[in-house]
Amino acid sequence: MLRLSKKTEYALMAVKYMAVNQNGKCITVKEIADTYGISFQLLAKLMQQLVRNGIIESQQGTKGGYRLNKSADSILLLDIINAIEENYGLTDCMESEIPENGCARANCCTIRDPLAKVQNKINRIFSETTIGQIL
Amino acid sequence: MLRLSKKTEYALMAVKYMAVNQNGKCITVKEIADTYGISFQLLAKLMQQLVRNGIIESQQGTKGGYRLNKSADSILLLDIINAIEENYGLTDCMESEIPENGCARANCCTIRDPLAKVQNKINRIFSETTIGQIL
DNA sequence: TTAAATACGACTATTTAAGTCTTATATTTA
DNA sequence: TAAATATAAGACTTAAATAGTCGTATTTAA
Repeated sequence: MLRLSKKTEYALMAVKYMAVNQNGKCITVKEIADTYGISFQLLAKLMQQLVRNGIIESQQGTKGGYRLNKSADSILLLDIINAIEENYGLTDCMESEIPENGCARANCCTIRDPLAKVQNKINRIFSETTIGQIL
Repeated sequence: MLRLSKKTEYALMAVKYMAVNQNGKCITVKEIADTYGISFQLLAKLMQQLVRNGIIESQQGTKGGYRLNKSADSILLLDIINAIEENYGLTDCMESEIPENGCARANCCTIRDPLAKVQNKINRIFSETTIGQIL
């Protein structure tokens, strides 16, 4: 159904929140989760994924929290999608570099190449949109 | 995960198959299902959805089957998505015209409007691609 | 009138997404 | 240094959406 997952929605809201509200200081998961009514545990794990992908950085312990690791203008929508969406792509075969990758219809498929072109256009859209633009 | 459903993949393959192989004559569900190893029952229902959406027309009875209802060049990828995908849209709130439509975070959501713009760009891509182009 | 096709609603199974639970680790401050 | 507050992370459960099946009715050519 071409949906962004809730996880990606939450991650976007969190990153945007940090861009607006951090002023040198750390922002806690609790603050963001409470603001938007998002599950704390779930958001906590999303934040960790964003750290692993270099989008934000963490400070553990009391007075800890998270900070953006780069300017809002240099964080692409595609960065967040890639960090959070587990199987991003219009089709199963589009995630992996190897076209046939486990597809039973690889030999008779007539739509992969055209859809790959569409996928590229969509990726371009997600690369053109930055967090800075959506503040 | 931003996937096209299998149903949409099958519908695309079916419409493309018809564009290539129909020459005045009807094409049966069985022929397409066998060619690509798609469930007959499932594809049959997809074909019916395509009929309801005016993309193809049906001929019942022996010697029956389906035909494209318009030229391949005038069938948009978006037409097929709209006919088959049940909840098309980047977010739940993007399907309906009424922004808040049941969203508990409608009052505090900071990402709807930016994502709506992205959605429009994606729709444009799906409108630019026709079945004629992917033959 | 039979065979071969579409029409369609109800149902089931499978997979994915979403959320929860639990425990461990790091860091500040009293 | 102990307590409080934060992140880190894996295992698990629940809920929802997707994919596929079943059964029956209807249409039409030969």
